[in-house]
Amino acid sequence: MEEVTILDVAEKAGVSPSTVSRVINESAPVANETREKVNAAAEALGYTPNKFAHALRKQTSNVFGIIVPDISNPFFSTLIRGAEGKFHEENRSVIICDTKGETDKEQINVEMLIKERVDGVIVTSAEREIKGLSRLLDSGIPVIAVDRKTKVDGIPTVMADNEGAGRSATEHLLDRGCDEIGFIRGPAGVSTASERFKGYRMALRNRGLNVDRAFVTRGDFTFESGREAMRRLVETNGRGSLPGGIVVANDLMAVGVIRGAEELEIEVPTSLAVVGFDDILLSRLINPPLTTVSAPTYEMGKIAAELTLDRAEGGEEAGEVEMEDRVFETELVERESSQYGVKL
Amino acid sequence: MEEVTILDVAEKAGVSPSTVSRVINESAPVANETREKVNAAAEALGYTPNKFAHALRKQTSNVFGIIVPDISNPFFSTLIRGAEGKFHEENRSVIICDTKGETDKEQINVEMLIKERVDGVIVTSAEREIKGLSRLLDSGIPVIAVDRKTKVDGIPTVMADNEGAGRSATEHLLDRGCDEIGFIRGPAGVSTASERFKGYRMALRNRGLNVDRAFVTRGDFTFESGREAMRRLVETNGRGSLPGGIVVANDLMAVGVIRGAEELEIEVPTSLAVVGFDDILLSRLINPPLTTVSAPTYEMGKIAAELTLDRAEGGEEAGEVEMEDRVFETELVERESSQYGVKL
DNA sequence: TTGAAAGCGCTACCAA
DNA sequence: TTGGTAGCGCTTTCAA
Repeated sequence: MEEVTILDVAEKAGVSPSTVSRVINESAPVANETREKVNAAAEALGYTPNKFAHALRKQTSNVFGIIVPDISNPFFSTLIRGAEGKFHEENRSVIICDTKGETDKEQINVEMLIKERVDGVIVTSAEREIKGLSRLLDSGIPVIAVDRKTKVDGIPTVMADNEGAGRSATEHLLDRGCDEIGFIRGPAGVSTASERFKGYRMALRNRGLNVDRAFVTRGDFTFESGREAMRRLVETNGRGSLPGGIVVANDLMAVGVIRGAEELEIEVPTSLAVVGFDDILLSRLINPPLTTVSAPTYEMGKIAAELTLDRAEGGEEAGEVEMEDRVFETELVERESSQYGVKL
Repeated sequence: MEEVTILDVAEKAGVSPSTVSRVINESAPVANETREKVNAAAEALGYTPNKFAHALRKQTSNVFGIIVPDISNPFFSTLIRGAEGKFHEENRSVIICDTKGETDKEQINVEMLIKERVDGVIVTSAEREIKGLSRLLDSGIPVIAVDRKTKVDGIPTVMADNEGAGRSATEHLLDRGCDEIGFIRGPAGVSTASERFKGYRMALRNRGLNVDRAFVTRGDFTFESGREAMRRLVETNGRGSLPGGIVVANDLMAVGVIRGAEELEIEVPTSLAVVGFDDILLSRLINPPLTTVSAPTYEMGKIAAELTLDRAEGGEEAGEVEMEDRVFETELVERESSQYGVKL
């Protein structure tokens, strides 16, 4: 495989390599006639610019990284699509990293992205604080956080209004006639989950209600953990004194709660109303369909990509510029799982 | 950001750049003492090898590509995880491309991977024949196809035994007492789907049954298309003369079929048994749980990565070596959707 | 508007 | 076992 270089093109076109470079990158004015000669020669030879030589000179890879905890989670794959779409539009490549929720895998991925000299990274960390984030920043790579607050300074964040989401989910159940409402929290340290919880508390307080600790428990965002949480609630409280509604920190767990309830012969939504967050495909398809709060996930991915591109192009000084965080409004999607008291 | 180069390390360690290179790449024997000096210097300076310079010399990127039609499809995300895991184990980076099932997006992705000079590509094309594949091959990039047969020569394939899967799904329904069985086919030109269909025909023939054309229709692998296929079946045949069982070319459509049947007040599985393929998470969670045929998807991704690495390392001549395709056995996962005649 | 030439950081050949 | 050095393919300054 002999590589066709810029020299070959130059020779064939009867010009200098510099001119070829200028034509290809449109980096300086070139006489029309010359340009055409060069383009013809490049075409004829099937010339593909050597990315490495280019990158070596320009000190930029035109590659961006996206780190998510679970690529098979529909929420993240949608986010990725949004971001990837934007990057590709701008002719940048993307490396997607799946940390499988493991902190050390996260660390490894960060090192790989540094090795690849990516121009920027979008992160959705499993943890609130990754060492990796500072590593990235120290290497001069801009970082944008999505859907999670970070403890590291200088990282702009793209978020949904999770607190508002938690509030509207809870108010919805209140409005449907539930007077006692439980909450299944997400993993400790995940801001998305804790803010939804905060919204829940706020909604209750606004109506003069208290949070009953016995109705609150935790899961880890998986289906299975939702089902277990449901069982735990029944064990703790007894079948007789369950809350009428439960707000669950994400859809996957909410589906688990519904299945768990079903197994325990508790009817959803007749005697237990359930609301989740995310509006994943599954939520429309299960029985009863899940009421949920949705965020513009695709859009959020896109905006995150835009911010990252901005920062990357800003170069050196961009790090200093304070960027404000973006917060997206959420929307309640009403389905049957929240029709408390209704016999389907 | 002044970059720390191999020269800086060499100076600090009091050796030549060549020696530093040898230590870092373990490409030639170096005295223990020297190695330690070099490592210490590199550590102290926080040296990160310049990927581009390396790649420019070695003519290899250590990056691999994976092209799938839909990253949010659980089947593909599992496949990706399997492959990515292997690549990362071997210290290679991965670029994942989502073609969204569009042919031109596929083309664009191929061009991007060529631009990135990846060392190899795993492809799951939406179409049976992509121009992109030959482009890749022509650029000297090894290609491995997964889950799809290709028409292009010289591309090893990693596949599930889809014909066997189609046969066992059909036989299962036959054994459960269905004497008439329909089939919802996948998109034209997707070998996975057409082989499952072939297995279905074979199973019927083996029992001396014929395929009733009125019971066969097509979808495009989405939930919605499954639901529509169900409606079409009812329109074509009338409610009275539907088959007792339907084999559906993938799980997502099968779930659509179940929902469609439900909407038309046809009871699954009491009066209609349904079987799908893939065993995605959703299949366990819907009601009734879907009987399906599963393939070792994660494992397939891993093997595909291994084949790709082999080819990439083989270099020039590897293209010539005939590689045999790998076919993986599938397994019937029996759940309630196929319990024909049973009232749940 | 164009060309000549230096050099990005690294590897590998040749020599010692 | 180590060092010197050419050159991978490209961009960019300087000069014409």
